[in-house]
Amino acid sequence: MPVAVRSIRADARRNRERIVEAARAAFAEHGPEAQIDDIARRAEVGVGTVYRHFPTKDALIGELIRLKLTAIRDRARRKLAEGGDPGEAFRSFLREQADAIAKDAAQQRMIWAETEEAMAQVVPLHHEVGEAVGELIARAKEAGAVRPDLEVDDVRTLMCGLGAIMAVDARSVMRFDWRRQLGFMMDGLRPR
Amino acid sequence: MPVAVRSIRADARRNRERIVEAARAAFAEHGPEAQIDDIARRAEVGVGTVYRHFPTKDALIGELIRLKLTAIRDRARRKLAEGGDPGEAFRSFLREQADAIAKDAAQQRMIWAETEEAMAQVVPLHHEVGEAVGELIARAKEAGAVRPDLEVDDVRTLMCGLGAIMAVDARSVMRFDWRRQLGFMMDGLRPR
Amino acid sequence: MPVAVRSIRADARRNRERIVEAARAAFAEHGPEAQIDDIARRAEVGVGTVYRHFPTKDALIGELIRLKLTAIRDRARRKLAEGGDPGEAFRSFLREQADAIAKDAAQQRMIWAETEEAMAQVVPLHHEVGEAVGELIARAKEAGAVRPDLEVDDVRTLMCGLGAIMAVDARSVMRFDWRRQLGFMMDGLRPR
Amino acid sequence: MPVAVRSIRADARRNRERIVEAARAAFAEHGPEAQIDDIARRAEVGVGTVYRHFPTKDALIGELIRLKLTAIRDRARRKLAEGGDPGEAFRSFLREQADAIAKDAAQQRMIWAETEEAMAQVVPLHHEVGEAVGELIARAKEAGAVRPDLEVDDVRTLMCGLGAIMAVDARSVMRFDWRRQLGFMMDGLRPR
DNA sequence: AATGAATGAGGATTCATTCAT
DNA sequence: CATGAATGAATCCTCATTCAT
Repeated sequence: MPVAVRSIRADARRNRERIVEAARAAFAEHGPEAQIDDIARRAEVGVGTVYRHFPTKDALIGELIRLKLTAIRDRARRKLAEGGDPGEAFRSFLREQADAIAKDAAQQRMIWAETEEAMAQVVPLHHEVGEAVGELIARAKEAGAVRPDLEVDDVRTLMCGLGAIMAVDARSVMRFDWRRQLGFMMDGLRPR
Repeated sequence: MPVAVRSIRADARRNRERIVEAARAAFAEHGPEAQIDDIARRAEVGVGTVYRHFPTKDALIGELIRLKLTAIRDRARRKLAEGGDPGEAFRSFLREQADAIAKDAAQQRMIWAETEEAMAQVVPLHHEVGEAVGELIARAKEAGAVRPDLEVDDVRTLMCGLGAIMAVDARSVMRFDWRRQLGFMMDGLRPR
Repeated sequence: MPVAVRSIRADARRNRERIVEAARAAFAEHGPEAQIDDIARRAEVGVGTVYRHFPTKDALIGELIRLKLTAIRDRARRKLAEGGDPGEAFRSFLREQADAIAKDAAQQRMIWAETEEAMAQVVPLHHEVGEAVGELIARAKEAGAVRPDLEVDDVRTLMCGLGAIMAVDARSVMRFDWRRQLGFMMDGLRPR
Repeated sequence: MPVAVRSIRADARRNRERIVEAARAAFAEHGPEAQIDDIARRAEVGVGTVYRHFPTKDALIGELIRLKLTAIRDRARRKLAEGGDPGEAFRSFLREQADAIAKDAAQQRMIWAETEEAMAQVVPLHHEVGEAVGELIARAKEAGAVRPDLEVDDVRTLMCGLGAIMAVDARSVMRFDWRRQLGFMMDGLRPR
């Protein structure tokens, strides 16, 4: 009876998705302080349901990180697959990734919720991201489109800083223009 | 009588300083989660004394921000007063400021504790920082040492991002090299 | 058709038995805090199935008590049926019963899970136990093997205390030697 | 200003005593499940105050155990100091101790709340109890008033069993007569 | 009948802030 | 002025029980 099995799963999966979506919204709004009860309320499920799907707050955060990393990896792979000018591929990856972060407040603040425990869940994904972005960089270097000393971790660092800037801007305690900042950085990454 | 009054004031001032120092240490260690009780313990005073000097946690945070901004303003003014090559003045200001942040974990994490209430206390100081740094930038532009579209807020943004990077690095969930990042940025700020 | 019906019933009965066995294990390990989810897991059935057989936790506990009382009653009846020296029959009943409790951690801790609701289910059994043990005592008294003022409830009380001692010993917060204690008690039950 | 110091302490001490008394009542009524919130309510203090005096539930339980052991030790020492017939000293100690337990439902149920953590707090007291009761036994043995193989732990075990019996009786799921039981035990502890 | 997902009241603990001494 | 005890709302998590599939 695959139908029965599936229908149960469909229900549970829908809840799971709602929870993840609610968590994203809650973390976007409150940062690491986001409360499980609030997430449950937003998802319109009981707290118990949240805990059934994610045994601890950290596990839920881990899932959000997983989704974030998956998106980054996929974006990088897409750029690799599309081919075209390697410099433009790299630069548009940066731009699009920055845009994606800008649209997702949760992602901006997620880094502050990251714990060793949550990160441990995503070690393999982390490597995959590193590989894809590394290849993007390698090609751009070969084409002379970026400085030869650029490394994967520099991009990670860049994105982290950008996310932090957006997050602070969003909290509206200070006005920061991340687009200008990204522009300067991209200029800084040019060869010479 | 005046002696007694003075000695009391001296005592109070000393307490105030101890509290601020303790707060810095506590925020350095725990970030925005730092607890008033912990700060009082570190300062070796009662919680009540902390609250006498700073009516809310936010007010205490405000004081830390004030100290931070004062230091930035003074550094910028010093650079202005020293004169010399405007490009080098600007660049060494950036470098020294980054170093200062790197040495002060509390400062790195402070931005996340900033609230509108805490920021409201330091509006005038903020302007002073803007003026001093603005002048530094203006002179550097005039000398052709930085791109002509650079603005004060870009430097603020840069420093914020840098602080965030250092803080994440310090939390050891990820390794980020802020010196390389600053290098790229400074390259990006060059004219052309 | 009857085959199908039977096979379903056989299935259900087997489930019921597994649940009871799992409950015994769980209560043995965790005492009254044992959780229904854990019992279901041990029995390899869903929680719903546990609730189908036992509408509340109390009902399940009631069943365990029932089994315990049934065993006591049967042991007493066996001793009565075996005949032989009445004093030895009584004493060996005590010894064997104590051994049985010692071997069954669930039984030791069960008394703490007993509620009026759970006990209400087993009133008749309770009487049967009383009758059988009462007869054992009566015969022993007649033979002059136990003090004439001994009552059924004294034996119940004795067993309860012994079980409690074993349970505390098993929780390893204190070391208690129930065998010595039983020895003293049996000496205390002698006539004169 | 010892007055000021004392007056603060007097206040706090009074609260502490109220909390302990409330805890005793709560554990008497609900056993290990007693809730801190309920204890706070009974003591007419906020939950935070309970936690200020006892950092965990275990610590509070530890205090109750400490009081219990202190009382036992003092009772035993008093008997030793009073001198008189050693057999009567020992027997009256048992009787009085049993009476004390009977009057304190919290004490009856306390043993079930004992954790290794809570017990660790009272190791020295435990030894003191052992010494005092050991001496009581030694004198009684010398006078030929108790069986020569009796040990301190046997008395501990006896008291534990008695407490358990009283507790079950108090929960009214079963009627147990601890006085009769104690009588049998005391007969069993006689020499020969 | 069986399953296991969902529920949500309840319980231990924390921490900014107040207030009696 | 200083102290630190007291407060209690807030937060994470558990678990007996219900219910849709």
